[in-house]
Amino acid sequence: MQEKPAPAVPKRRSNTQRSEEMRARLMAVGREIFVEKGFAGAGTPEIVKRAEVTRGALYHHFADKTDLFRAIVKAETDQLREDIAARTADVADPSESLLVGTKAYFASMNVAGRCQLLLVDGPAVLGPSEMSVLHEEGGRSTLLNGITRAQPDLPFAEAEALAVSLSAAYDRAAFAISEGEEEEPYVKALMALVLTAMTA
Amino acid sequence: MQEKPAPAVPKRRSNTQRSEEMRARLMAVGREIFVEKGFAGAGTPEIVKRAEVTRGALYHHFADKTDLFRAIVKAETDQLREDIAARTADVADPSESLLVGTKAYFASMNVAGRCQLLLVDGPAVLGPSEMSVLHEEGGRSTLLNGITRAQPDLPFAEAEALAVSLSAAYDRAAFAISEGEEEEPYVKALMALVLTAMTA
DNA sequence: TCGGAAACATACAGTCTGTTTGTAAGTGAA
DNA sequence: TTCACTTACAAACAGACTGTATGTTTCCGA
Repeated sequence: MQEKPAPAVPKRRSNTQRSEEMRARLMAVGREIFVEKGFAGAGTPEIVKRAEVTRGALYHHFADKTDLFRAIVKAETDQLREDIAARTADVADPSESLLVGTKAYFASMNVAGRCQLLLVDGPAVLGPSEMSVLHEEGGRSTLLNGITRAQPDLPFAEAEALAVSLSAAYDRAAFAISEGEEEEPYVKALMALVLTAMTA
Repeated sequence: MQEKPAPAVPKRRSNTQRSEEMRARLMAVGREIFVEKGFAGAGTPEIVKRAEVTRGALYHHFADKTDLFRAIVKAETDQLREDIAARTADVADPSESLLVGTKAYFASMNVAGRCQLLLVDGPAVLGPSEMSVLHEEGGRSTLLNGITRAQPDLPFAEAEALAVSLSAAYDRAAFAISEGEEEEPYVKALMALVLTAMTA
């Protein structure tokens, strides 16, 4: 017989509380292992083992392994948006805001494992289209907004092409920084490129 | 002794010929199915079934499923390089060469399934670092070369940051085009961005 | 407090991967 | 040509994982 230590969490919980706690736990552990081993290398047996529950719990709260991954990715993109919004909220000057936003993006994407989840595994597992909806790469719509405002005469298709291409540049830069590259050159490079898009 | 009519495929083949034919077949069928269903969704039983051989043949020629995928990706990047080299070979003027190279890149990446293999599944399966070695995104080194030549005073780190970021923009543009987007706006956008990197 | 529903646990069936073992086909020297 | 050896492939096997079906416990509302 195993001795049961008094649980820090009260033994009697409401159903919604139980569910939320379980989901949070599975997502936290899932994130760890997905980052460690990638989506394919992460097995549900290991996930539930480290979370100290059974696969039954997992498949009760998530349709399948992909669904768990999707929830984790969504939480990650939400956090990313929050981080950037918080940092840029009190910046009035537009060009200053652009710089601050760029740095905020790099900083938030620098959270351990985030680049792998959002830029490597995400597109492969969920597909680029769903991923693009969730991730809204590099503030694509923000970029598009700035471009069309700065250059009202630019054909929309070209403005969109610029925004899409630039957003990819942002993502790739964020990835490089998260891999240990110096941030400063990338900030300068991206600012130069964005400035072109806005003025040229 | 009965005389046997020569079969279209000679029944008696040398070992090297047997091997090459088998590898080529497995890679061709593998490419099909990897593109259809992605790396994870493609099972080795289906691959060998469509190739009309057994899994024994597959595992004789390739270490594992990932190794087959790697060989396919490598063939794809080789073809990509060839395509671009062929198209840009007889263009002397540097700025003209840049435009031709850009279009050639988009054209070659537009081959069915190539973007998925090189930009979506490749990084997830082989990892971004190995993939970066194989793919050499968007002619990264070519870009870096052009930038450092055009702006000798630019700090190297910044030139590299520009090249890396721009190469990502190229890839993302190629992907958009392969998904049916108009090519022209992307050509214009990329040329504008590259020009910035060269002159700004 | 009691019947039902939600939250979980356990057991099972099917598929896939990589390895091992067995067989046929090619090769090179005598 | 033959015979030992190697290469190319086939068939069978073991382990792991995924998703589902079924059983048990915990909560909740009447």
